[in-house]
Amino acid sequence: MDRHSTTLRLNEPCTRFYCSRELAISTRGCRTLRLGLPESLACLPSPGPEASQADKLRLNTTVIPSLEGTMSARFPELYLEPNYKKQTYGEVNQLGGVFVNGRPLPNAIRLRIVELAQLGIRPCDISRQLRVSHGCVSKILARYNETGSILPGAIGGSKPRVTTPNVVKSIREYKQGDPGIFAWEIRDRLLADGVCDKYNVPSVSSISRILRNKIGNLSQPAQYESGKQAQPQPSISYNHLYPYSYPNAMSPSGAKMSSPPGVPVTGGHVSISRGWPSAHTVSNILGIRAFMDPTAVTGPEGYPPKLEDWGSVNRAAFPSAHGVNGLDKSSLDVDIKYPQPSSTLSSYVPPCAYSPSNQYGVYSGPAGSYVGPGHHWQAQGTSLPHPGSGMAIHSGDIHSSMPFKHAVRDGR
DNA sequence: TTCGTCACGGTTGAC
DNA sequence: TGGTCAACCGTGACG
Repeated sequence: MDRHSTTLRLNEPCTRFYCSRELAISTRGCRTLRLGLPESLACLPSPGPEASQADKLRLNTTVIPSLEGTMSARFPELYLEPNYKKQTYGEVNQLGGVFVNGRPLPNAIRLRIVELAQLGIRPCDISRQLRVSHGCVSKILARYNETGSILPGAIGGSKPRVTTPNVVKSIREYKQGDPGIFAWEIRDRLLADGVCDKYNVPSVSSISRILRNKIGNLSQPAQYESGKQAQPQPSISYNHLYPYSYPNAMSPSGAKMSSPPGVPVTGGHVSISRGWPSAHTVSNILGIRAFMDPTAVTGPEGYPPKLEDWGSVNRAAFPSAHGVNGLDKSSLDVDIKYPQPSSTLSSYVPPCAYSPSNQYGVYSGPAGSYVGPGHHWQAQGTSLPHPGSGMAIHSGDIHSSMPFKHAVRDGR
């Protein structure tokens, strides 16, 4: 991002639909950016040379009481959308908020929703204040209450296959042993013999298809075994707690489950495959990784890691042993560097549970220029207690390295 | 008025 | 490389 483009962004009408009505209105033609922010926030540490451009912004120091002292007030960068005008695919909902159809709300908003809910603010009020539909607020809060994660689920991808070579082999054996066996009988036997569990047992139709396509003529050589079975694969016994979840860090394919340098993958750990299970599984909730590993926080290129590289962000991920009040020492160190106003609410937002592409949402400006990496707000951490868990979400990294999506697309 | 639910149109990523 | 599929998303409407 060059300096010129940065200047353009800052001089353009901006929107921050989730800050205040005043701000949203100001984005529609008025070039004066008016932020409902505490006065002190006008003096946030400069992220770098380009940040001096921010001085061109005239800050209205009117404080929105409900935002004062909160993440969104403390870290207005997360809520700024300086490039909104350039977004051609953002839409405006009935409340005046901007959203991208099909894409998750940014972590900052999700976190804000949870924060406000924990302050006792009703969902309907949260909906109005943040300009997010009440259905969405309801959904995010329900998910948080259920899983403790504020993160969206993993988008895209496919289910792991249930018709593993081992299953096919067993079906073949059943069929050979009893040519008249029904598909449902095979299904029962797969369960009875422990080849599959109730979560990954193929459907009767799948078994029929296997019989028809892969086994078919039993008189023929075992073409499947001679081919794909050349390298015997263990039966994937998916986690009984969750369909399609994996018992360990390995994905069915064994690929893309890499652990970041210095982060050993241990059995039963949280390194999950992308969407299966989604970001809010039990194993995910119990996940611990990445927080201690900078490379997991920002990808090798400075971008947030993929979802599969994040065991989700959640309360359990940061045992108190790592720091004070669940705050990792490394975060504390950064806090010392960048002292922040105290707040009773603090939150951990995972660097990002989105895939990188998810990060390139309309909601955030390119952090590389707008907010330099490693700045005060990135290391912020407070705890967001989850009902019934006593654990906390840490929001040390609402990773703002979220370049604009269109920029990425343009690069394609 | 509030809130849970669901259809809808959309995006994403594995296959 | 492009298509398909099935996951997820937030919105908006309904009750």
